Amino acid sequence: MNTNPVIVMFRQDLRIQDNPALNNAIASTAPILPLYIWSPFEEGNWPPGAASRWWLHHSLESLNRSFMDRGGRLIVRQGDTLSILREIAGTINAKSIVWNSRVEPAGRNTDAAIQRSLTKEGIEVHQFNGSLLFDPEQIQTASGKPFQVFTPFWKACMASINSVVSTPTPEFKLSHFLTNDSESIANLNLLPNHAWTQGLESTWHPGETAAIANMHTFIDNASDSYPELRDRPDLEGVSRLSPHLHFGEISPKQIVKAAMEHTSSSLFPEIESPPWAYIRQLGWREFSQYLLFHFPHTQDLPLRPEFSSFPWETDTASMRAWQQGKTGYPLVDAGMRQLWKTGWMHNRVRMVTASFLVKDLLIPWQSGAKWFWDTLVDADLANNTMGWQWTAGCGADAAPYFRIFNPVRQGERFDTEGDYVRRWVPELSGVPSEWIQHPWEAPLSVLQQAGVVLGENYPDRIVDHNFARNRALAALAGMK
DNA sequence: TGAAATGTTGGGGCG
DNA sequence: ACGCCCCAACATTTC
Repeated sequence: MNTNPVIVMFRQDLRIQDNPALNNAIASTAPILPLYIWSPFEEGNWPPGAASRWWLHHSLESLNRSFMDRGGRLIVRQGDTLSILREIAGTINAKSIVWNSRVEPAGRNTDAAIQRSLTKEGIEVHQFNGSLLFDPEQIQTASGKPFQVFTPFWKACMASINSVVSTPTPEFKLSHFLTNDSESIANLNLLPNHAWTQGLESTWHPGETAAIANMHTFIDNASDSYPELRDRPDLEGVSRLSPHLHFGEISPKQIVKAAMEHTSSSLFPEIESPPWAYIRQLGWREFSQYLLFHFPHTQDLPLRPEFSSFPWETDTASMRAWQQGKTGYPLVDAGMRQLWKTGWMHNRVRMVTASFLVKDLLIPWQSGAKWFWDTLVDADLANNTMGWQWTAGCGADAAPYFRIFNPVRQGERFDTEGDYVRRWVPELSGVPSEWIQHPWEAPLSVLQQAGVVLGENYPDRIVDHNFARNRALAALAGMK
């Protein structure tokens, strides 16, 4: 029996359950050292943003509690990953290190280099897939190339969806501290020192326990109505599991398993009806991870190279109005303020606000991606990249160049009574539903009654959508 | 996972 | 009874 300890390195897999690297270590029966290394400088252009760091702090606390319950603790360090692994392996005489792999280009390069070095030095390294339903290299077109269109990609995935298995983690103990050389999580300085996080604290519960509870609450209570409600930012129709998924507090395999076991109809409980519409959205997540794996440059550059020559604007005043939710378009402003207050935005509204930045203001999608990166608690390089490139029209399976969201029309369709706007743009809360998505067209008496003075307590529109739409169409058509 | 412009159809009002 | 207009509803095309 091998008594040399094994190091389990955690990154975006901050959970105990269905954790392939951890399961492998448990199965080896060797003593386990759970380790987290904070090394943002190894993330290239995309070190975690402020909202993400806030979440990470609490998620690490949660993971540490899980290990303390099992008689040990999470060892936390910061610095150069390879040096720290070398040092700890030397100290505790570990001959084996395991972790779950990532799709982020910088992370993958770092991991590959670390694996090469450690292997040369006589330390066994194993990487596992802990964050995806399918290995990105296994899904390909008939000609052996990566898919670039969602529907055929997802069809290929669904052909083997029944082979997706989530593996519960057996009970285990950390019998003793192999080393006590750990920093405190607080020392990582992940929390910002201003009051901005109050909204995050009242909205979210990071950590594996909450992730699993939220998953069951959603699947049991809301997944049946998901197809009807998923586009409604004014209602509680979506799972809000994205930050849990990003940090790996729960795996997509666990969600698929729970969804497949869900029996939807109380009238016909014998009929199993998995919530396919919801599982399909996990498919979009899977697709984004797959795309970043196969096209790593898309984190910074358009997948379709002709977009490199697009005549983007650099209007800092417009950018600032967008960030602050002061564009004069109620749905756009509501979304941007929800983002700032809670670190999250409904996906329908992400599309609308992104389309507004890219197509109405002609600001580069990368600028929007950076803002989302810093403010979203679910900031995920693959999801963020795909979403922005999709909206801009320069990505895989992208919106055609002429597809431009009308923020008023979207508001009328998906925030039918204006309740979402009222919640996040309180200065418009007295405006009747008929006018709330386009208050500039409301009769003056209506605005007076609502206490709204455009240009004073709610901004005038920073651009006319009809004008902006035609400008974008001309610019985008001219590019071809 | 769009929206506007344009075309078509059919019912109702009305002279 | 008939023709005409209007317009809502739906379909098609265009950007």
